[in-house]
Amino acid sequence: MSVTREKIMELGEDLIRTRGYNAFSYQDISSELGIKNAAVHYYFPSKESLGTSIVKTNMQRFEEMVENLQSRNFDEWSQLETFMKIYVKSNRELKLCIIGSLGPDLNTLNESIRSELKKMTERILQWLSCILKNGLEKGIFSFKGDPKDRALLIFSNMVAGLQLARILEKTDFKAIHQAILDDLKP
Amino acid sequence: MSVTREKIMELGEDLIRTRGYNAFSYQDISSELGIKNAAVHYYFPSKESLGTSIVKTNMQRFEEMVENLQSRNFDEWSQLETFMKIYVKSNRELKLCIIGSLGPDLNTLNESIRSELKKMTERILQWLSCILKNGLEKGIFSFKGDPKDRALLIFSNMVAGLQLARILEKTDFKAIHQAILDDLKP
DNA sequence: GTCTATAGGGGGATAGAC
DNA sequence: GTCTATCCCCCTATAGAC
Repeated sequence: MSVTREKIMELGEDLIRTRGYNAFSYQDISSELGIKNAAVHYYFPSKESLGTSIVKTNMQRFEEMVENLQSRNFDEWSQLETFMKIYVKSNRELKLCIIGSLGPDLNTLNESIRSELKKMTERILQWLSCILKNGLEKGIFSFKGDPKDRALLIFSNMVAGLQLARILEKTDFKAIHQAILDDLKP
Repeated sequence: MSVTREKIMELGEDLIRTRGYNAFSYQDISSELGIKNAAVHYYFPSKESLGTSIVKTNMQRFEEMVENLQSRNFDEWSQLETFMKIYVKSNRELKLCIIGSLGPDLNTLNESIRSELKKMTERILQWLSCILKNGLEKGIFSFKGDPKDRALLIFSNMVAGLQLARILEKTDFKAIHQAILDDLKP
């Protein structure tokens, strides 16, 4: 795998998460990397192909995290905390998550990006539901209602938590982070 | 106040909430209204001025709702439900809220839009905290932790709830809506 | 108020040389 | 792989006529 290709994807992801999909250009990437616009097109013929690759890579990273957590036999608390740490880090870096960045642009995205975005969102919610369900059955967690609904609530806290913290110019994501955990305590 | 001006603002708001700030143009508005690009510039010299006016109007609508609720002496449950109905309606129309639409574009917005967006976000959270605090003291609501943190959690549920429902192609905002209310029940 | 016309810039993308 | 050069389109914005 080419180093330039990886740098383009990394930079593209940063730009999406800080400025938004429709606000960044191939020029932003090429000038930052000290190459020309055409060189970026060599690796990613279209912006759509770049966007799709970025979302796919994000989903792969998520799957790797999940596998890692399972192989180490982490309990549900630790699994949830590990996942939430990703968002704490994003908040520190003043970046949104991919889903919260691309979601508002949904109606302007090509079908391939849309489809990957939906797949990733479903996958995260499915995993989160599962963690919550298992934790509830073991008595590790306590909450009202269906695990699926709870997963949606918690995930929306993380997604919009990053957006609101950035608007408010606060790194008070810890308030959300801590409140979610406190709510789940038996 | 000019009718054309009002139509421009209405259409601009729709475009922001369905396609995003950086994805709509004066042409989108002028062609829809059957006028020319230059006519839109007559009312709003710059896109920044249009965006700022739209956010200000949104905040005014919110203030009117708050005053209306207070003058009718609605209890905290009814006040919260009225507020949440705005989001249920947005979800039905497949639109995001202004804050969830503009938030991800924050770093590309001019200072005047940014400042209005921050003001509006702070105002909503302040109002929501107040409702929650009063409801808690009266025993109408029940929740753990600080009312301010709870307001941030609930508001982020609404903001990202709209985004996620649209990605998932579901109108399952009702799950979030109901779960929030159930959580607050004593 | 709305128009025509246009300035001036940036965007995504491609052909073909090296 | 990376370059130069270029196409063609859309964007925001303005001048000046009606």
